[in-house]
Amino acid sequence: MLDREILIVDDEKDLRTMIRSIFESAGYTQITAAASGKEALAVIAKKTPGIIILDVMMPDMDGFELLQEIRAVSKVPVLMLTAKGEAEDRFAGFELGADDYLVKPFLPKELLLRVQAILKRAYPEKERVVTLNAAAVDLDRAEVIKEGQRTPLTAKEYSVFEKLAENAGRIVTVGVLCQTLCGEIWQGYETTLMTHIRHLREKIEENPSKPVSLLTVKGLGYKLLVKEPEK
Amino acid sequence: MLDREILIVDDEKDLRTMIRSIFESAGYTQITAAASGKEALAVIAKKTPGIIILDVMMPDMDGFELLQEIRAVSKVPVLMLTAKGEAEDRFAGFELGADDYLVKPFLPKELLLRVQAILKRAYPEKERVVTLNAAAVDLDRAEVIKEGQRTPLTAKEYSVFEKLAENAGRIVTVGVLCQTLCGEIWQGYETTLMTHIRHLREKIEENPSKPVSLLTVKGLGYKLLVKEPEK
DNA sequence: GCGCAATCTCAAGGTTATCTCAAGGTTCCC
DNA sequence: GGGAACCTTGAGATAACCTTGAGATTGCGC
Repeated sequence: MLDREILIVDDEKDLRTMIRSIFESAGYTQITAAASGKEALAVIAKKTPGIIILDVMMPDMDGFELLQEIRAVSKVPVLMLTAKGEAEDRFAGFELGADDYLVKPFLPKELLLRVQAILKRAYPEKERVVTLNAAAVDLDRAEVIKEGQRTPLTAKEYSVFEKLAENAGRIVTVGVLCQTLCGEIWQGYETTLMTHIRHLREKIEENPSKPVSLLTVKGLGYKLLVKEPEK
Repeated sequence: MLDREILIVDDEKDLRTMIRSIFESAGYTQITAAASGKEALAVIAKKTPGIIILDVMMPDMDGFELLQEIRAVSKVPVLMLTAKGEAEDRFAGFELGADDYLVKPFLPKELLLRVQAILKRAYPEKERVVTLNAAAVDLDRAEVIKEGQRTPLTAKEYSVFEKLAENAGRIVTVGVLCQTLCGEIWQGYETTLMTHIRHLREKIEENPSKPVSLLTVKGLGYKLLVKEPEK
């Protein structure tokens, strides 16, 4: 959800900056701003934003016109910003296919919540499932599916696995893994990590003593081989 | 949607008849008309219409007054009919809690569309009922049905359950759950959450100490197992 | 406003799955 | 063959969670 591109369309520079910073501080990285309807359409022509935040009041092409133009080519979700009191704007916007509206001035938090709600509705979460050689791991459920059987992962096992899956195919050092488990000072924890690795292997490997997915790289660390690389 | 009752409030007989026929020819069957505010309130007292269409200009009690009276007892959606040019009327109506307005004269089609839009928004198609192992939860009524018995959920229990149901099957972290209860700063609230979880379990589980629907995933959070996935 | 009921919050003691770690075994490389 | 790195197993320690009750708070009806 965080990696969806956000397009902000507003003629006021201050507002653009403000909105951008709201999303930046919430962890969003793909943020584009346009100062006019024309600019916005140009952006849409070459990228496909996940959501568009659109101010109704703009000089060259007002929000409604722009919304119509957008709707002619795309079904991307649109949140409209309306000035206070323009209650009828809400309905005009909805009829043209806006997904939500927000009255200025608004609280940063509110904008964030609404955008997140829209994104969630528009782009239903993909299941985070990692497929391995002998089993599959559902990260959202913290479960391993092996031979039709579901086995839960414990908290530590989950952290270790998550870290390995994040770096699927690459080597993850013992130090990094330990740190995800017990923080900065991890010296002397290697033996415990081993136990967790063992338990993981018992759950995900056909034969935990002859691992084919969660491999040891002697002297360096461990690595996880996945079938379809996690997205 | 077609079976929701429509209440028309207007002092002009011709208009009442016209509006009624608009809906009748669209397939609506439950249509009631009232010629005055008093009559309207009498109707509301014994029935619960799905939507009220309300003319602003009426002799005994104008539309705004009536709207206020209605809002004192009910959240039923209201569409206001205003005469042309009374721009400020719209504003006043919205402040009092009207859901939409329409300027007279209007096209039959337009009235129909707006009413349908309101009904769709106000009464989401599907009944939000979550079926669990030992009980079912009606989110719209905030009730648990277990062994034929209906038990109400409290506000907090409802929030927790709703969040879990939204992510049915997936793990919901303690942090997320606490945030839905008390906002950003939730540290130190975990113990209270536990109590709510306990109470929920007492309502939805066969044996609250051996939960099968609302499971705890130690170190990660909780998850809810539903029978028919929601949606 | 006031009192009552329902709900929420929090603490204390109990329970248990999970984590940790040690001790002995295995593999691999020099 | 010897050492180093890693594996395997089990058992005790522990942190996380459960359960209950009682006080605080909220909200509702009079």
